Amino acid sequence: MLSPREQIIENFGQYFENYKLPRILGRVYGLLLLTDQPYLGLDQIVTELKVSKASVSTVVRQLVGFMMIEKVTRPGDRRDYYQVSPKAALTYIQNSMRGALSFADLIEKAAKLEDLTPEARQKIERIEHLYEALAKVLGEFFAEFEKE
Amino acid sequence: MLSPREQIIENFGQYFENYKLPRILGRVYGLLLLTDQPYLGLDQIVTELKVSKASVSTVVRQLVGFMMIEKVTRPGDRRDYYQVSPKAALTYIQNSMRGALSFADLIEKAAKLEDLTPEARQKIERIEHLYEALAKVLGEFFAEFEKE
DNA sequence: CAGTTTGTTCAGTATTGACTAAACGTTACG
DNA sequence: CGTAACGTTTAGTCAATACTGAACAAACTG
Repeated sequence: MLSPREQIIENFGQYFENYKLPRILGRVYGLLLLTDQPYLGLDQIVTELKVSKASVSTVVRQLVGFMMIEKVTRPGDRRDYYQVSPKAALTYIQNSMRGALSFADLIEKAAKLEDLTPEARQKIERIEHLYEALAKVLGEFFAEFEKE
Repeated sequence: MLSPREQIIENFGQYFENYKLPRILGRVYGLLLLTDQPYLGLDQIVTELKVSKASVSTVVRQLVGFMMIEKVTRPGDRRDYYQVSPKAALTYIQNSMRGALSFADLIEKAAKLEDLTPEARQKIERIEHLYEALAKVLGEFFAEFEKE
């Protein structure tokens, strides 16, 4: 039986799995979010999540790449530690929104096709405008939040 | 070599593949978006995309489920036709935003954990507020657009 | 320099799931 | 009825990839 905390960590794993990321990646993120400690070392993550060091090593690199967590080092300590930074969450949301908006690029490319019938063109342009409006709203939202 | 149109259809396939959906699903959506015809039958899709009828059958069902396309039937014609409706695009965007926001549910559940240290709690609540604000902005955006 | 600690890389395994061909069920029509 | 047209379901194949154990590289320690 899983503790509530473990269950939620598991849920984080499942969530990210839906977005084509390794389940362990989500679990590591969840663990770092829920931990009492300011940051965790690789071996702590390994024992806590009962996964291989190899997995944590690769997954942690991805998370840093996505700017969802940060690496923390300490003088006189060779080990690497990891934490979710407050800014990380904002970056993550921005990334996922950017992902959704990248659909707009596709639509735009489609709208540039030459041999479209007027009906098809109209259909596509409506979608184009919808995404433009959404991009505008989201842009304003992030501009607002980044100020803080 | 692919024609520009075929290339874009392929790009739609790749896009949806990133979101853990079958590539053929994206290609069918792209085809329906770019077609000259008002709607296409199953066999037309099969020959156009060079895929099996079985694939198109299952994928089209999913697309209808996601409300990204609509089934069209005609009296005296047993065949099923499919089209992307103008509203479909809005629904699709709403769905993908909902997906992103479902992350907020996880955060919320995490915030409800009892044995959190104040630091951890603060970290989580900041993310919670961020998502609340985002949900609000998106809600207003969709309310605006649905009026039209 | 040996030995230890830390993290990465690599090969192998196992699972998942996209896609297909073929069989099937259903409805129309002569 | 028999046959044809249409769509769904199912069993099977193949490719992608998450995860692991083990070998490895690099950095510190006595």
